[in-house]
Amino acid sequence: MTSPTNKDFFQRVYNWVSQVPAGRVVTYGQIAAALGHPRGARLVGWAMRVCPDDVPWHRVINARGALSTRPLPGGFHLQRALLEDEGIQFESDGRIDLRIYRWSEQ
DNA sequence: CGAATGACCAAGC
DNA sequence: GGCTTGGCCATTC
Repeated sequence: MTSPTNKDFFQRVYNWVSQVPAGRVVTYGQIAAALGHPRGARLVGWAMRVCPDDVPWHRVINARGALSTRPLPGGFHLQRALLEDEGIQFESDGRIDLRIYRWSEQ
């Protein structure tokens, strides 16, 4: 497409998130920066909001290591369950230690 | 086209 | 240490 501002960015986000291995998490800003949008963390939020079922959206968290699943009712609990099932341990604050679980591309 | 919105982030109070 | 403000960029009305 001659228009780069198409859903191609969304598709790229899904592809990028899909390559995240289990037991690892990534932040919105990290994804945006990896795709060429260092300030487009919100765009990733949009992409996640319309994310297809084949995308491990539960591995996407905010820069504070906490879950941001706001629109999904009970999604918070679901995401935490999925992450714990992958071997990720939550802190007392309900947050994740990004120092350990934050995954970087290659 | 302009204004409002959003699963964000960083800085300020 | 928790709440508020501004900025960022694409989508939607």
